[in-house]
Amino acid sequence: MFKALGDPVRLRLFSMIASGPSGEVCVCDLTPAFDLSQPTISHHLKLLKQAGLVDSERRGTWVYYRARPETADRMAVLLASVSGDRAPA
Amino acid sequence: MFKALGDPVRLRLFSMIASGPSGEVCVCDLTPAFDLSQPTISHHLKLLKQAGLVDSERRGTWVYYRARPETADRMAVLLASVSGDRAPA
DNA sequence: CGTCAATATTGAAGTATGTCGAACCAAGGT
DNA sequence: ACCTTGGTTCGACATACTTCAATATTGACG
Repeated sequence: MFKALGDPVRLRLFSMIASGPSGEVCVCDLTPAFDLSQPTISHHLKLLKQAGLVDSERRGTWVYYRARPETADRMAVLLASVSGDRAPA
Repeated sequence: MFKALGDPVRLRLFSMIASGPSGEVCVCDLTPAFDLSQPTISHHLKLLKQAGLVDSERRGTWVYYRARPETADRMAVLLASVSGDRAPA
């Protein structure tokens, strides 16, 4: 999970997806936001998906990506245990 | 920050440091916990430090590493904004 | 001051990762 | 049926990363 967000492109992708107004974003909206080729974006999205951070759904010609809150939540809890208490158990 | 924790060795190092009983851990306790050479551990610790995740202090011959809660906290908040609300501001 | 123990730095090797172009599927429209 | 548009998969290459052995540094102790 951390590795998936370790790449700047993927972090930005995830951020864009997570903050999408309707909770999901079309690939066609993501691709032009980067100075990268479409295959590269697709590759990064695949890695985000494999990491369990996003889900994808095809609707007609377009593919929409949606963030999976549970996964981000697991990371947040993990980090909170560092900043919050000291050595849980 | 995410990149720094993206490597399994560094994630484990950070975990060990953050959960240290006295809040800090000696390098001499970290090195033997891995099947890696001492320079490699030293290198990973350096990266964690550059990422702002840990701080180091030399006391006599030994060097102690301590976790910086604020940094982990910043990540936790960031992730919580994904799992909790939708698009803060 | 010389030596030893604990870390850090340097340089080099192997491996993984990011990127692209080309080729390949899937849906829609004409 | 065909062509066009949106996305993914496949190789290939350049770069970055992890790792180690060797060497340098720092501090303690005789």
